Amino acid sequence: MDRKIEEILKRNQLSVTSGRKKILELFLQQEGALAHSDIEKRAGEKFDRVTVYRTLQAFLEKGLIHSIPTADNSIRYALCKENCSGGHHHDDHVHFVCSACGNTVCLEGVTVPPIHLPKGFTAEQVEMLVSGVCKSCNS
Amino acid sequence: MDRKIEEILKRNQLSVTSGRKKILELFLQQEGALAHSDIEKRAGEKFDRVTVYRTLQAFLEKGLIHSIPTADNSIRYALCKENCSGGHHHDDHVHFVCSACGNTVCLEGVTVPPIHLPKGFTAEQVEMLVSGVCKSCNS
DNA sequence: ATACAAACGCAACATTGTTGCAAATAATTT
DNA sequence: AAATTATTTGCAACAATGTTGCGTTTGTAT
Ligand SMILES: [Mn+2]
Ligand SMILES: [Mn+2]
Ligand SMILES: [Zn+2]
Ligand SMILES: [Zn+2]
Repeated sequence: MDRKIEEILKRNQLSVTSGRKKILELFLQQEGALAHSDIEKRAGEKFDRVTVYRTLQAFLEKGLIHSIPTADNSIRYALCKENCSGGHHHDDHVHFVCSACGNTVCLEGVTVPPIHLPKGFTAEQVEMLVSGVCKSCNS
Repeated sequence: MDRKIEEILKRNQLSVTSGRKKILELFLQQEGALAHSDIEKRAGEKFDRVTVYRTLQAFLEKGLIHSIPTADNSIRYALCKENCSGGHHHDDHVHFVCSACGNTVCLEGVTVPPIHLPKGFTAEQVEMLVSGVCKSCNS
């Protein structure tokens, strides 16, 4: 596990430090997305808030994670499963926020449908965010 | 104009005050969505920050405006064109953020396509956010 | 005009995000 | 392995954003 984490960091040209290892570990353990505040809490008092910000920033830039816009003004982050590197993300999947448990998950299997824009508009990126009740809360 | 504004407020069971009139006026003048900070700036020094928060809250609850999630952690608000009342919003249209001018607009004509979720998930609301270059920035 | 209810401004506070810099740590070279 | 170099970290100080309680002001209804 520790080996795997170091390997991921190196593959993404990130020097391996204890902070980055810890945060990456949280993402690997976690099914679903994490907000900045989640990470701060779960990482314990061990790391400075600023370090968390900078680590997420670095992970984002290297394409290790992607951000998920939410309606409550708190961006969530999730590991990129696909080959997103160098800031070029191509995870065109739908994101789901459960109103019961609050979890946010990537629905890797559900791709964002093509959208037809009015004349004059050109699309660069499309985000689709579905809210509702998740699988485990429904059963 | 002033008459129209008062009429809208009354129709939504909101007592008409100078703050609410001013903020509603901003929304009516503005083509596109406004963030909290936009409103604070454009309303001048006349109104307290707290009042802006509470006014937006009230407008939201009455279904006068709806919120638009963005990727940069700053919710934007736009007038509801359709009949959204009592918090029941049914504006199933796509939102567009221009990466050139920064404007966010409601594409009233473009409806969010139906989405097929995995077994066990039930959808309550679907948000679709497209970023790219808008009409006026493209010409 | 009066009485009642609602909204406002202010203050005080909590949370969230940003920046510069010196010390600590990691990577690279000798 | 030790020294050099590059990067990351924690701290401090700050800015921006959001929340709450409360007395005063303003709007609404009688
Ligand atoms: Mn995702
Ligand atoms: Mn809209
Ligand atoms: Zn759930
Ligand atoms: Zn534009």
